Amino acid sequence: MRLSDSIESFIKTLMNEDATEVELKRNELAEYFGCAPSQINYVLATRFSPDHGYLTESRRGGGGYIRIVRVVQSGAQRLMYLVNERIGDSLTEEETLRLISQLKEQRIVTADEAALMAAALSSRAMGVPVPDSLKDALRARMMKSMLMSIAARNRA
Amino acid sequence: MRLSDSIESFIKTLMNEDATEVELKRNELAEYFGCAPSQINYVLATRFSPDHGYLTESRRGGGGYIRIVRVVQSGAQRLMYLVNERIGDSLTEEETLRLISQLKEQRIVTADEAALMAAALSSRAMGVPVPDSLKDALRARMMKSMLMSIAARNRA
DNA sequence: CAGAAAACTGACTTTCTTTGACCATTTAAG
DNA sequence: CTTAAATGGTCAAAGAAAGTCAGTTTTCTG
Repeated sequence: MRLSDSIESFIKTLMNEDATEVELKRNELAEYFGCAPSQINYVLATRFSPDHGYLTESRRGGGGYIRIVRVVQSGAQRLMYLVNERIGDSLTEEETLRLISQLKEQRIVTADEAALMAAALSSRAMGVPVPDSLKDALRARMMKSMLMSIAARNRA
Repeated sequence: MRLSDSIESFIKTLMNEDATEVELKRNELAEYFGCAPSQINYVLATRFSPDHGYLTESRRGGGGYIRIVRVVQSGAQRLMYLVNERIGDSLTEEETLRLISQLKEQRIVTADEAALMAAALSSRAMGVPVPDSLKDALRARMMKSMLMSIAARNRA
């Protein structure tokens, strides 16, 4: 297993159940995992970003710390944010898959729905001679369309 | 025997019996068979494509992997195959909607899934300057891709 | 056998991870 | 107040896989 994955799950374990917040010392954690301290920042950036539903604060100097807060947000809120702000008028395949997997992880969509969306928007499915820029525009539109459909279902 | 065939059966052996999923390292496998790593991609593309009933995911970088998932065949899925035959390489919006509603009526897909598919493929979602013929080709591909995903649903 | 299709390879690309050197901020001592 | 110590942050570069694609070789087929 990758170091980053280990650190990620370690942090998530610390935060599990009720706690929505965890505080840690970058250097201690790095020492514990025997890695460069900056590795911790990498994990934060790639697994605990706002897109992943987390916020982080920190302080330097003596008694410094890193605090990670899991943002609780209703599914509908999250979906609306994605539709109205996050997704503009272009989405690459990578972005699309990342977003979908985040929605799944946050249990806003089911695994089946996630798979369905990914299937629709994968470049394999779109393997038709259209320039990438148009594919990205199409993806953005379809993604929003599907997310709104899901939002509507949740309300029902 | 051809190399590709050997690799194919090797992978299928790994996946035999109960396992519907196998994870491997491209470079290791290539080394084992004494071939170029890209040969593995060739085998995946020609023998483990969605058309063949498999889905693949992968990650690059340290600790990278390739995962192959076999889509389990069951009653509803055989229907999917029929449907796949019927959908050629072009689908108008009307045909699409008709198909979706048939699938829903036959309870092959849920209402939610039907809505999701319709949302993805509606002309509104696809309202991007692409000629209709291409849109229809895209629809066909995406529809098949989504149906494939639904067929894969409920896998262990 | 000739042409087409399939198999194969290698060079190049892209993505993800890990590290280290250097920078910035905060607190504690002098 | 000044300076040193203690933290955390940034960024670029190296390393570790996997992906792509054009071109070559092999195999099939009429």
